[in-house]
Amino acid sequence: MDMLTDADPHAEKGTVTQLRAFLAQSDLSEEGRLPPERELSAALGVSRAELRKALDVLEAEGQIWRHVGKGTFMGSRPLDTFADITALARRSNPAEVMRARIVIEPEIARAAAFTATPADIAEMRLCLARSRQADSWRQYEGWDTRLHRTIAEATQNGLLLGLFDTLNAVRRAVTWGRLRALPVKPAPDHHSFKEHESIVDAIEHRDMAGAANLMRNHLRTVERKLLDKQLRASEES
Amino acid sequence: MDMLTDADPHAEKGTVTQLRAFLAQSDLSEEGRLPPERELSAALGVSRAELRKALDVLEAEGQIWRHVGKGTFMGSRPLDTFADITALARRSNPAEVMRARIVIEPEIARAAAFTATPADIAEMRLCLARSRQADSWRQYEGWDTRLHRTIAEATQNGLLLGLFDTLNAVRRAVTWGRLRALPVKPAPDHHSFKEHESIVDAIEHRDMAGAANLMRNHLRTVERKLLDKQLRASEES
DNA sequence: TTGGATACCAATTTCATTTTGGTTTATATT
DNA sequence: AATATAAACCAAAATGAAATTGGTATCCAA
Repeated sequence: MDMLTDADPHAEKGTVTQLRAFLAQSDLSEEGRLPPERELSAALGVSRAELRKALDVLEAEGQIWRHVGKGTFMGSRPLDTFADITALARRSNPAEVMRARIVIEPEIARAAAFTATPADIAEMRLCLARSRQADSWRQYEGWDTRLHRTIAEATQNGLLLGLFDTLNAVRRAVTWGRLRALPVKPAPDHHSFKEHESIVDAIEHRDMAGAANLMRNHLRTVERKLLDKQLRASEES
Repeated sequence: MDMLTDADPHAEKGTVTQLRAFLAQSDLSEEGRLPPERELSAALGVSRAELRKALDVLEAEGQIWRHVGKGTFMGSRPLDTFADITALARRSNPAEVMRARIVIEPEIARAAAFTATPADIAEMRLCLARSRQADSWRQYEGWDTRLHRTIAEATQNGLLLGLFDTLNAVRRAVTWGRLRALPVKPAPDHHSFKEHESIVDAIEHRDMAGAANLMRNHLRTVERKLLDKQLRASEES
């Protein structure tokens, strides 16, 4: 510690300026990460405690940000990337999910009617056919989900698709522990079949208003059925 | 392999039915994962190659899906859900963000017109006043963002709010390196002021259609201005 | 009382190992 | 000769132990 001989008596302030100089001349990696505290304190010839005080100052100024286990970085702390599905699901419920779907999905269908490619529509038709052939609810739901997602894909908007996926992930997480009694497979006259087909028809015909309205009505029907099921279940118990 | 003595000559078909029976009687884990091929082939008393042929059939039927390193699962292949803001932002662009806002926010405003509480509306009015008083673009944007978020809050739907926040986070991440030249503060006759006020008015009057239309027009104006700015900037360069 | 060294904690990363579906090759078996 | 089986190998993914890192408490000395 030969540096202590010419150390500034105002130790803190001196360390801050020393640190600033170090950061200015050192070219950090692309991530803007600076050396771990243990190394940096040795390099600057100060104790780790004193270095941390200086880092506290820079952090308060917004020059750096730190995180346990990750390190210390230049710039401002990255955005809270909390598109945390599980957190959203924990605060939500099936009713909210349905309302959100009714708000968003009709407009997605409207946009898709404008931008869908023939390939998109072919995939939608495939989903329709497979959902009719399904011989279990699990399969049916798989193709139903895929149909709705294909419609979102058809908007050609990656962000809209991402939001749809988020909504969908929350839906699955929320509906997760649902009641699965009842028949083993959807009846051939299940309401969704015709509704799905008319939606795809509207999209194919570039009927934006029709696609939106049909999707809205479809989801409202689903919501009603869901509500009926819940009521019946609660009466039985 | 003593089983070879009574093995079906139509080996493939027999294995498929055998496999179907196994899957029907065995209650798989919650994830619907079935045993690894090496175990399953031993359990069924068939070679791994033959088992894989049977699995190929089931996969073609959409009964199962497989992935290297993960395993084999019942149902249809899950969607890859990247709810990561930064990942979303990297694949998106300002134009997509605006289109997504135009798709989603009008419907949020419509829903808010139905569910907003007096407290919500009071907060919207506060945002309006503060945005008018703002003496820097940064401040103005802060209140503008908060106004739009308050409208999303007014839907009383945590999931919708979460989706809005995601959209907003992507917007900030995408617009991050934008050109910020131009005047120091919004002009008193900035178009957004009147548009914002009419939106809040519509929400207060429970005018759902009006709220949606006004929000849509507002965002379209913003989109147009943004486009003009980009054009001018590209001409200068 | 203050500052520095040390030890410890929990979040995170890193790295080697294992597991898994997919593919190739050699070896029987008919 | 043709086919099927077993074994080996590959790359993607999961797993788990160990190391790293910012944060905190403790002890010691000046």
